[in-house]
Amino acid sequence: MNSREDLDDFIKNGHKQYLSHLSIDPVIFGYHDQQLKILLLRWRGLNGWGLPGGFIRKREPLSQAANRILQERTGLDNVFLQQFQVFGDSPYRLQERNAQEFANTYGFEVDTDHWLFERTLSISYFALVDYSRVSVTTDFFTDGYQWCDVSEIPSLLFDQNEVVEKALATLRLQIYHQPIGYNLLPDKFTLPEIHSLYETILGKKLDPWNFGKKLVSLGLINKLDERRSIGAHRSPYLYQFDKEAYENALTQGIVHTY
Amino acid sequence: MNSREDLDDFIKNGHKQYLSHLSIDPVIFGYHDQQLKILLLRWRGLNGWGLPGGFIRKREPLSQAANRILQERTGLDNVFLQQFQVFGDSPYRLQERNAQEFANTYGFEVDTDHWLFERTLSISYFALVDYSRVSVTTDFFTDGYQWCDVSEIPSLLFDQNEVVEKALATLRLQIYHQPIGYNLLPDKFTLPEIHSLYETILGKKLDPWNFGKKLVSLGLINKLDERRSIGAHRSPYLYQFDKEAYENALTQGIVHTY
DNA sequence: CCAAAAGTGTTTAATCTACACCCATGA
DNA sequence: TCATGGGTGTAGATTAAACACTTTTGG
Repeated sequence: MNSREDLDDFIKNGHKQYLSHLSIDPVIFGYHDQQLKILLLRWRGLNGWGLPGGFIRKREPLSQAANRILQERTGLDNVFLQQFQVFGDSPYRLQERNAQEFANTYGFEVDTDHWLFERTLSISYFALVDYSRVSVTTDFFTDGYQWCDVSEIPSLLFDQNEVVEKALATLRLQIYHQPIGYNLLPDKFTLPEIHSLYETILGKKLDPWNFGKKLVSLGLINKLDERRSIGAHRSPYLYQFDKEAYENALTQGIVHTY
Repeated sequence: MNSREDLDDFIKNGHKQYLSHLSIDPVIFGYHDQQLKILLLRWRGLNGWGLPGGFIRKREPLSQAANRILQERTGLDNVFLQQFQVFGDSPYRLQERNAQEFANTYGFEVDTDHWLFERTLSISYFALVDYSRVSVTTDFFTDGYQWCDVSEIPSLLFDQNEVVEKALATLRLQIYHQPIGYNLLPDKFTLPEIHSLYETILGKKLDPWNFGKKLVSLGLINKLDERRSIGAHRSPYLYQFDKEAYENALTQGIVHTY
């Protein structure tokens, strides 16, 4: 959606194509190089940082919409993406004054009751991706992005600070009874790698040895007979997720600590 | 909403008062006499059992809407009510043919593109109530209700079997890291009472002694110096939830098993 | 005194935790 | 051969699980 015609069409006819009152705003967690970050976009009209987002097509299944929006923004497909909450306690997300600001910014005259400015509930998802593989696409409404460390989130638009906080809390709680990491690590990885991932997500130290023992004893990962050469040190063994056990744990949930 | 005028107004003007495309459908778990049941309503027009439901007013905060709907249906206020998922993968919940059925049943002529028959995403909540305290209110669309044992759920309207299953799964998973029961038990309760509640929800046996030890050692409940007289047997001690620890655990989550 | 229900203790096994120690590698 | 990072073992503490035993109560 980058040409003027596309935008024009979106503004005028979007309400025919999309479900009103609803948006999908994924919190995209990116992990790379032992850092956990989230993707923020700079919104032109609103002059601030916010989450990427999109709308649901009238006949599009919800989960498909979420995946499409993620794909449009990051180019990634087939990643861990989970709905976690609908935010709708602030009666309006966009106030009336935004219509004027919007008009000034984009050069569009729109009514204050235009569909874009109606009350919008945000169906929030969180995704886990390797951010080195992401190519971010901005559109007409956004003019920049950043991968922001989770410990340094700035003040965001609307109620999105709450959304991000809740996403992080959900992720950290969930990691205790669902295996997480399939999409963040290469197919074959070493114990130190997955160990560091979990430490980063949880924001605390975990005993490396005990951590590995646990994952193996739960059957979630399997030790391979290969090693990775990592320079001037002992070569660590490679591990792989046990696809079956992993899927099973995702749907059933596991109860344990790390 | 029981008079003809109310209904008339609802059909004709509901789209002005409520957000379109959205409904709130709480799965209401009722516990009483060591049984776990859910509240089902018989829908007149659709000729089947389904969950109670309602719509969100245009300027009403989401959580307030959920509480209002629960209150309207059960008369209860201030109960455990938690959002758990939006269901929106079936592109339509009400098919076109329902418009005709609807007209036949209620004697209303409505267009197939009437707001009531548009695609609706269901924001699902689950509630925990003591069903002996509930007085169910039916409305024009429903002509009966039942408290149905969770192990005997019949085939429900739309995708609601999936909703109920997911609610139950969420409840059972959640009970492992959030205390549940504040609203299901009297203010002061005995260990056997709360023990039986947890056994019923989880659908499995728990060692009574170890269970009590755990709850006390977590600080969630406190032993009182009173006992309850229960006839020809030893009088059990009364316990009380530790309000502070309980609230804390609700927001923070606990990691443990039973 | 008995049956039924509640409360308590203790043993055993499992698991967690925290280290200490050994191994492999390339500089 | 040394520094560094990776892998392994184990003792001690903690927690879970199972079950037997004691207490209370009204009949």
